[in-house]
Amino acid sequence: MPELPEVETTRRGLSPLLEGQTIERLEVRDGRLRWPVPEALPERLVGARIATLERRAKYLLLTTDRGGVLLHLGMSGSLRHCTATTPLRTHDHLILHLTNGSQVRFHDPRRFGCCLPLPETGAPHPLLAALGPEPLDTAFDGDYLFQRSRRRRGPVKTFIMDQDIVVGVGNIYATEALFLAGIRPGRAAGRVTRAEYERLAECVRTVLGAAIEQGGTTLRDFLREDGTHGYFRQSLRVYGRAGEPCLQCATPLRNRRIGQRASAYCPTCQR
DNA sequence: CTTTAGGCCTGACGGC
DNA sequence: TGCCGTCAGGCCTAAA
Repeated sequence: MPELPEVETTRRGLSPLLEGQTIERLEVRDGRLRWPVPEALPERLVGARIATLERRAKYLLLTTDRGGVLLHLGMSGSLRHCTATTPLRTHDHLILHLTNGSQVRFHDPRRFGCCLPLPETGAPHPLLAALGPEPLDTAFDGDYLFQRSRRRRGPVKTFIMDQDIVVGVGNIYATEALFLAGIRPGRAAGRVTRAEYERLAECVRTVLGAAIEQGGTTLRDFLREDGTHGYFRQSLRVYGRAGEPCLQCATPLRNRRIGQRASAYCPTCQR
């Protein structure tokens, strides 16, 4: 699932291949994504020179001299750099043709992703307006989490997956970070202590950083820009391992549904 | 304000 | 073999 490490992996792979290149055309093969791809988007991008490929939260921002584009990979999306001879796959919905002959394909079986123009005014896109801090920035720490969590009665796992609190942490990395920090996912966010939040913030940074270094996690759909998969899956300690022994204490890992999402944890190591 | 549930969408999987 | 229900989940929206 594309969470922050997968999006960042994609950005790092694609940015040197895109920056400075010129767009020949954007081919919309199926524009029915999370929101429909606006009809006017392709014509606006013809001949545009790509300036940067940036990331904010789980969004990618492509900037050009003819306006920007906001991309989200949803939960099954990926971007792949290839040539015209690379065989088309089912669910290759968008193709960005570059004048150098290469192309970038937006592949998304579940179509939860999006491709939208950025406001021409330069104002931040409404989807980005309320987002919390980047977890790898200095504004994110235990003190921040502690302050924001007071009087919140919902589960701490839901709390750190809230994009208004901190961005980029989805089900996989929330599950892993809580295990590393020794905190049960179902604890009320407002009852988690300052010291525990210090640990949790550090564990979120550690797990995201390690996942980025390994090119993200490939469960089913996610592929890097060159078509290879990420390697962090083999580093997962609890996610997807319910019923199997804890790697620290051998207690069978449990599974609970929290906020409509599967949540594996160790009843011994996590309190 | 916070919290919860529903919906979008396809593919994989288990049961019969 | 095929059909069907369930699950996966990011994140918006509406409602409690």
